[in-house]
Order: sequence, then structure tokens, then C-alpha cells
Amino acid sequence: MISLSPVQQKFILHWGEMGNRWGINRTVAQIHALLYIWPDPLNADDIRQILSVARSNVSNSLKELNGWGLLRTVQKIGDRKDHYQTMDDPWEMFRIVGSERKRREMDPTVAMLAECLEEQKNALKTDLYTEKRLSEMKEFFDSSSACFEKLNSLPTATLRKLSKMGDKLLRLLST
Amino acid sequence: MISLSPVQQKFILHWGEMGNRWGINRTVAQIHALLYIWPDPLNADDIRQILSVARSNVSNSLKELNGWGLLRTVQKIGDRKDHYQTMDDPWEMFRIVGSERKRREMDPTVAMLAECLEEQKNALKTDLYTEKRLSEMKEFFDSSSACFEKLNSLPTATLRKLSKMGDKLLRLLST
DNA sequence: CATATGTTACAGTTTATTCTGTAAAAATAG
DNA sequence: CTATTTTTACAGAATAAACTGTAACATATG
Repeated sequence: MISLSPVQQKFILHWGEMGNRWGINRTVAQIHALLYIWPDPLNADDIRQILSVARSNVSNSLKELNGWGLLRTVQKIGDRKDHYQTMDDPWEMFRIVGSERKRREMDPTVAMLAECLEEQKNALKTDLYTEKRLSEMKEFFDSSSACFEKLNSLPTATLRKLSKMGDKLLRLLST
Repeated sequence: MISLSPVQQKFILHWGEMGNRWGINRTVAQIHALLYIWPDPLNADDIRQILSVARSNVSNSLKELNGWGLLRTVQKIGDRKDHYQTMDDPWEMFRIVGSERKRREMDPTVAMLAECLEEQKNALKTDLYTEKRLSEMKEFFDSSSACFEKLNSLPTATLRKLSKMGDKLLRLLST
């Protein structure tokens, strides 16, 4: 009968709430938090018991977590059940989350803006103002998403260094 | 009787959906989209009529939009109603949104992690593994939020330049 | 004061999401 | 094949969020 310490509970609950704000299902985020702080891989029934949720909920949530690329399945000898892990390195983790979010939230917007601009060109009535607003927005999304893509493709070590050099970066930029 | 072109509708509806994923109320995002593409400041009744929502909804949504720092109120001569605008520059806009999101989503997490670490220190049972996971997570949030803060404080022009120099940036980083 | 405007509170409704518990189907190990 | 495990589908319950419409209140204008 596994149980959580107060600190573990606090972390898991907060992670669930935070995930909620980020558009990630609460249970999904809680499971992720649990796996993150748990020393060993857990099977679906452990998770069900620890978080007190329905077995089917665990299964669906694991599936979604897997869709985010945050799940690894491992086996234990003498145990046929799947055991689940997530990565320990937050840098790696948020790199994956970041690129998923870009794919789900920026890419569709870029596509929509392109469509709007195309449709506006072919429209019966010209509307220069809307066109300008849309193309400025598109320019923003295009360049910031390209920039993000490049940063995100850097190896973790470089990212880590980069985010810590802060001030030097500023000096480089002002030249 | 103001009405929207198909392209305007498409943009506004998509912006509403996208806002929804970002944890922003749909109506709030729609109003923002409307103000963004509308050449002139609009009053609350115009907005109500164009988007077909309740007057009270408009009022509350404007209040929330204001909370995001994305609203400006202007007057027209001979008209006692307030008229609302939002900024045209997407760079400026997302800078504001970014720092609000950081404040609402990262800061509380940093605080929670600090609390957890503190409580774990004073806990009856030591738990080195959880402690390690939490402090690595905290390190990530600390340095990436400091980095974000610095980037976000750059003037728009610099940011624009930065995001467009992409490849040069990569070369600088690999030295 | 009378009027216009804007905010706030609220009850009730609608809508969307999440979760549960069960059952059937699918997959896999021995 | 049998037993175990996992996935999937689904109906119903529970929650949460969003929205409407109304009314009361506040504020300012002339």
C-alpha cells in the first residue's frame, strides 16, 4: 500500500493545477508529477491506487501523456505489467512540451493567418486595414516560431548555458 | 448596424479558440481579436452587437482584457460612451501577454517548489530522491524565468532583430 | 434632478470537460 | 488454449466554466 508524503502530495496537486492552466488535463499532469518524483517505475494499478482515480482514467491519461512524448514504458523481471517512467531532466522535458505546444498552438494559427490573407486577396471587397493587421500578425508568428524552433533544437547543455549567461547575451545583442 | 466580413469572422473565431487553449476566456479573446482588426475604437454596445453576447459579458470581458494590460479606453467628441482599443503591434502585445503568463504560471510554481524544498528539509523523514527532483526542477524554473525576464525586457526593435538573426545567434552560441 | 453610461451581483441555463464504473475487445505470456 | 493485462468504448454522474438576462447600484453629464 503505497502512500505519499505531505511534500509529495503538495507537489503533485500543484502540478495538476498548473497543468490545468496550461490546457493539460489535471489527472494527466498529476500522473506526470507522480512519475517525476517517484524513484521507480510505477504500473497502472499503483498509479490508480496512489492518486485514487478510476483505472480507465489512468489508462487514458497515460495515453495522452504518451502523446506528449513524456512517457517511457519499462518492464520488470517476473512482472508482466507495464511500468511507466518519465524523464528526470526538466530541460529535456520542457523542450518536448514546448515543441508540442508550438505544434498545437502556433502552427494552426500560422495556417489560419495564411488562409485569411489568401481569402482576403480573393475577396470581393478590399479591406486594407484588416489585411495589414493580419499580415503583421503573421510576420510575428512566422519569425518568432522560426526563432523558437532554432532555440529548441539546441542541445540541452547549450540551452542551459544560454539561459544562464543572461547579461552577456544582452551585451551581444546591443551591438 | 455593423457586420463582419467572412475573413474577419474567421480570424475572430479562431482567435477565440486559440485563446481558449491558452487558458483565456473565449469571449475575451474574441473581443481582443475584434479590436485588433477594427480600424476605429468600438464602444461596448458595438461589441455586444457584433459578437452577439450579453452586455454584462462584454463588461466583464473588457475588465479582464484590461487586467491583461491589453486595453486602452478613448473618448470621442460628442459621445459620452467609452471606446475601446488594443495595441496594433503584435510584438508589444505578446510581450505583455508573456510577462503576465510568467507572473501567473511560473512564479507560483517557483514559490511552490521553494516551499516544498523548505518543508522537506524540516520533514521527519528524509527523502533525498524527491528532494533532488524538486531542486532540479526549481533550478530549471529559476534560470529559465530569469532568462525570459531579460529577453522580455528588451525593446521591441531588438527583439524583432534577435528573432530574425536566428543563424547568427546559433553561431554565437556555439563559441 | 433627469438621463445616460458603466459596473457589479446574481440566479438560472447552457455547455464542455472530466471522471467513474462496467463491459467488451485486443494483446500477450506461458 | 488459458490467464493476465491493457486498451477502448460508453453511459451516466459530477464538476466547472461560461453565458444570459435582469436588477441594483454607482457615477458622471448637462
